Amino acid sequence: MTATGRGEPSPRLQQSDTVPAMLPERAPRRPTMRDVAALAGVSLSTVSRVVSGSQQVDPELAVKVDKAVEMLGYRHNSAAGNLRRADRLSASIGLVFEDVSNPFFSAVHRGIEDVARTRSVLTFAGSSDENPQRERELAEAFLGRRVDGLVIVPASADHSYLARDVAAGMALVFVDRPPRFIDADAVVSDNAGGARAAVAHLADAGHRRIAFLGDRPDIFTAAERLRGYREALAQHGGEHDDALVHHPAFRAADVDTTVRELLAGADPPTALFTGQNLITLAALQTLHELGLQHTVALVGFDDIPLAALLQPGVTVVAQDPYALGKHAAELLFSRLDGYRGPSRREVLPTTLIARGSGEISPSAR
Amino acid sequence: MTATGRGEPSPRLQQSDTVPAMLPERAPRRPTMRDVAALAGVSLSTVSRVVSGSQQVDPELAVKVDKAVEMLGYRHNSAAGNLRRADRLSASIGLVFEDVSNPFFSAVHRGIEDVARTRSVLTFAGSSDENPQRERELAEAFLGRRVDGLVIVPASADHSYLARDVAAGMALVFVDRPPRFIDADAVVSDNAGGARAAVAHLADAGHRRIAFLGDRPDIFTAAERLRGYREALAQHGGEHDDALVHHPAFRAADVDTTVRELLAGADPPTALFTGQNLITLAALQTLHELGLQHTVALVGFDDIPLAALLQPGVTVVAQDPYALGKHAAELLFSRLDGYRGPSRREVLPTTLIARGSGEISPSAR
DNA sequence: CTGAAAGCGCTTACAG
DNA sequence: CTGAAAGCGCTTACAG
Repeated sequence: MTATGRGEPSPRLQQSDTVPAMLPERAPRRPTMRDVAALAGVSLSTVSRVVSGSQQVDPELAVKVDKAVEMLGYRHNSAAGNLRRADRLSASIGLVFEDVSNPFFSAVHRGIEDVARTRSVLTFAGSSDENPQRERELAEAFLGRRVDGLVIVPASADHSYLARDVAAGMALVFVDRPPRFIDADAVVSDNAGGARAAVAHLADAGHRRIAFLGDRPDIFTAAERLRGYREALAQHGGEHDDALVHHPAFRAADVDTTVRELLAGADPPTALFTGQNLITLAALQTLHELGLQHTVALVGFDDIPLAALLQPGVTVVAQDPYALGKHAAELLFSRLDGYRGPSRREVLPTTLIARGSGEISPSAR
Repeated sequence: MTATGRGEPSPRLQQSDTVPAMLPERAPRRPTMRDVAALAGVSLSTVSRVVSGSQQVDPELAVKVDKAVEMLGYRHNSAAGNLRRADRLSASIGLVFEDVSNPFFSAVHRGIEDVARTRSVLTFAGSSDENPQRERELAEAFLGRRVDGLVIVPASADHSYLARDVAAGMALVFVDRPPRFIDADAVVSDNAGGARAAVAHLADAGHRRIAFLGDRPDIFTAAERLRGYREALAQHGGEHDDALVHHPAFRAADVDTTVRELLAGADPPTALFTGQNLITLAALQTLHELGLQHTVALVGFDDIPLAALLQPGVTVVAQDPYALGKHAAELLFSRLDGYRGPSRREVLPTTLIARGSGEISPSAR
C-alpha cells in the first residue's frame, strides 16, 4: 500500500473566478514583537510578558498590547522564543513510521497525537519505507528542528547515532519494534505470543501443514512472528518444512505468486498464517481468485476492515495500534517530565478473533 | 474510525535488563557552532560556511571543521539558522486533516509527503476531528513554528484568519474541500459528478427509491454529493423523498440505526448510496447482519479494502486520495517557487467500479 | 510591575 | 577565502 507510483487521473484545471487584489511584488514583513511594542507604547519585555502570559502585567498595559497584537495580526514566533527560553523545549516531536498511509501506522499516529495534544505538542511525521538511510535522514532532520522527542518504528539496524541526542535530553521511544545498539523505551505487541496463538488455533482445527508468509526476518516483528510460528508448530506437532516459510519481498505481487505456487505444489499446505496486514489482504485476494477461500484455512496477523463480512469471515490476531501509539507517547512524555530510571519495555497483548477462515478443517481440501 | 476512547489492553510491563550507565542529573549542553569553531581553530563564520555548504572554503579548514563536528556530535540547529537567513524558510509545512488515521486522509498525507520529500521539506500533521476551533488551533500552532505552507482539509467555515499569513508569503492550499472567505488554491474530487455517476448507475439497474446516507451537509463534500444525488434522481426519474436522505451524525452507530429504520419502514428504499468510506463500512455491516446484502443494492463513495472480495462485491465511486495529496503539494510548492497568479482549483475525476452490490435489481427485494 | 540590555545559535554583510 | 561584528525575534536576568 505504499502509494508511490500510483496512476493518477489528469485533473480538470479551472481558474478561480475570484480575481485577487493586486499583489505586491514582495511579501510584506511580518510584524514582530517590536512592532507591537511600538504600537502599544510599551517595552519589548512587556509585550513578551503579555504574549506568553508568564508574568503579572498591569491590566491596562495588557489591554493595550492585546489591541496592538490584534491590529497588526501579530503571530508569535515560537521558534525564536525557543532559542532563548530556559527549558529549550520546542513543543514538537518527530514520528518516523514505515509508511504514514498504512492504516496500522496511521492508527499509531493518532494514538500519539491524542496524547501530544493534551500537552499542546505538535507532531512531525514521515515514512521510512523500511529504508535505514531514510529513517536516519528523517530522524536527523527532525532533530535539526530541535524536536523534544522522537518516536521511531525502526528500519535501521543501529540506532547509536541517536545516543548523543538522548544524552542531551531528547526523549526517545521505539514503537512496534525495539531499538538496536541503544538503550531506550519501547512499546511492542506480543508478536511471538500472537503468532503462537494463531498457529495453535490452526493446529487445533487439525492442520499440520501450515504455511508462513511474513515480512523479511530482519524486521523484528516478522522474526518474532516466525519464532512464534515455529514454537507453536513444535508444541502442536505441526510439520516443520522450510518450503512452507516465505518472505514475499514486494508484498502484494509476490504474495500472489507465493500463494499460487504453494497451493499448486506437490504437498500443499492446508492453512496459511499471514504475518502482516497487507500480506493478509493480498493472500485473501488470491484465495478468492482461486476459489479456495472455503478450502484453505487462514489466520492473519493484524485486523483488517470488513474482515467480519467476508465469506468466510477472516480470523485474525489483532493488535491495538492506537494503544501502541498512546503508550509510546506516554513513555515519551514521562521522560520529558523528568523520569530518569532504567528504560522500559511494554508488551501489549494481542487478541485472536475467530471469524471462520481459521476454523476451516484440513479435510475441506 | 476516530480512534479515541478505544479500549486498550493492559500492558505487561517489564524492565529492560540492560542497566544504563549512571545518568548525570542535568543533561549536558549540546555542542554549538561556537564549540566546533573553537575545536577546529577557525571562526564561527567558517564553520557556518562549511556546515551549510554555501560558500567556498579552503579544503584544509573544511576538513578540520568536519572532524570537529564529528568529534563533538554537533547537530545543526536549523531553527536558529532560519532566524537570520535571508529566505526565512523553515523547510517545513503543516497539514490539517480531519483525522490522520482515516485511510483516506493518510493516503492524502502520503501524497503530500512524497512531493515534500523531494525538496527536503518536513511535514507537521494533525487532526481537526471536523472541529473548526481545532482546525484553527492547529493551523496557528503550525504558523507559530513558522511553517512555509499549510495544506488544510477545512473544518472551519471561515478561513479569513489566514489572510495575513498568506500576505506575508505563506503558501496555502486546501484539499478535499475548497476554502471559505479566503482566496486560495484548492484540489478537490469531482464529488457531484461521482455522486451522479453512482446514482445513475443504481437508476440504470432499475432503482427508483434510493436512499442517501452522507456526512452533515455543512461539509462541502457531503453537500456536493447530495447535490449530485438529487441531480441524478431528477435526470433518471428517481423518487425525491426527504425521508430517504439521512446524515447519520456519529457514523458507525447512527448508520446502523438509520439503515435498520429505513429498511423496516413502510416504503423502504431498494438501494443505498453511502457517501463516505466509514459510512459505507458501517452500512455494509448492517446489511450483512440483516442478511440483505444480496437484496438491497449499494454504491459507496470512496473505495475500501476487500471491497472486491465481499459477496456481493462492493460497487464504489473511487477517489484517488494519493493524487489529491500530490496535486495539493505541487500547488503549494509552485507558490513557494514564486507563482503569483490567480488561485487555482483542480478537480480530480472519480471512477465508478462495478463489483456487484450496485448491480442488484430492485426486484430482488 | 516595567524597561534597557544581554544573549540564545545561527547567517550575513562588511573589511581585510 | 577568512574573521569580527551585527542582527534575526525572542526571553531572561538585572535594575529601578
